[in-house]
Amino acid sequence: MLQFAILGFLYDEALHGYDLRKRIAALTGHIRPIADGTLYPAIRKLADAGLLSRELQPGQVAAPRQMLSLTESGRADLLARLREPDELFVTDENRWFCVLAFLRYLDGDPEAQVAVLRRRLDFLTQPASFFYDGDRPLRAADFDDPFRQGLFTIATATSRTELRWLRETITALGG
Amino acid sequence: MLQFAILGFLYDEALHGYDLRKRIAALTGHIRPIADGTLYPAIRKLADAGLLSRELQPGQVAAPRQMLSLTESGRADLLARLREPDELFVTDENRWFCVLAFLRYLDGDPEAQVAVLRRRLDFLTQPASFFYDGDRPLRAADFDDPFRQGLFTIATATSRTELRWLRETITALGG
DNA sequence: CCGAGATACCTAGACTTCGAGGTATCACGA
DNA sequence: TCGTGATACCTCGAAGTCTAGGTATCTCGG
Repeated sequence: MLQFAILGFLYDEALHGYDLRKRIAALTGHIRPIADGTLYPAIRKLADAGLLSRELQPGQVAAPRQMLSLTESGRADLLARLREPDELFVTDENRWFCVLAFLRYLDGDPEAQVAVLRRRLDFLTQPASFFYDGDRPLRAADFDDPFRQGLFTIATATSRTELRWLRETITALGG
Repeated sequence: MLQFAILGFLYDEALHGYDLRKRIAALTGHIRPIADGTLYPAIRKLADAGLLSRELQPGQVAAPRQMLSLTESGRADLLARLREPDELFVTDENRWFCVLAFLRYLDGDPEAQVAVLRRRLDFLTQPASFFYDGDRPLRAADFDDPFRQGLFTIATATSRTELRWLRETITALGG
């Protein structure tokens, strides 16, 4: 998953690890920044496999960096993964859905249920940069290719549906 | 995640491992059955922690089973997790979205792009038992509590949005 | 010039899950 | 009665990620 994302982000441009980390964090609306201890070993692994090359640069802004760029085989690997993403259809680990599946067991305590829904609402309404370009709300048309447009459309629709349901349900439960 | 799901499924009724496996598989439309080598160690761990008890039964259908039931502390643990699901808000690993984010890089080969979308379409349109009770399509009203109703509503809306987008885009790309 | 903060990279141990194997029980048909 | 298939549980090694630490560089304000 992470290695796939790293290859994807490097396809267009060379980046160093810290930038890559910011890209990945921005993708998820800065909600789930990947940990250093996860990212750098993944980079090293890709480098060891010959999929990307590292070039040490003297520090311009701060500490010296390693510019990362895809090798030819890294490029080929990404394209191959895009062509045959069999395993990528499967995993969709949505822990919040797991909470919803069992939240009825707090039935003696509707206030606790409402509190959980309210925290979810707060979480979803904090500005997620996936939906914004700075302060400007994004639209599907802001993306150049139909695939990111679809991604945006699906994510937006899901978010809207959940927000509407959350607000209705919080009201219905007397919150 | 898995341990959470196990506790949730056992809250209402005692089950043995094999049934639990089927419940979890059914939840995901039999698309992602949990592996034995994942499930049984998780059960053992919960048992060691005193959250569930195991009672050996002689084999009625086949091999002898261990009936699993929540202990009082298992019950308390689930309710506590439901009350404070902080970490549960975060992880949402959607590998398919990762594919969509980068699928534009197959731009020299629209047929390969369409093939990927078509496989996704096949995957989404195979009967997922999460949306069906046997052959009968489920509705939100089939669930007793608002939380599973919401889960169903959100999942359905997401699925519908994606299906519409997939069909439109496959057509637009000349597939 | 000195400390704080941002930048940049790294290690180590733990946890969860996966996959590929193994063993044993029972029912049922050929 | 003998195999096959479904049921039921288990072990082990590999892989990916997380958390919690650590080190070093550079800028900038006081």
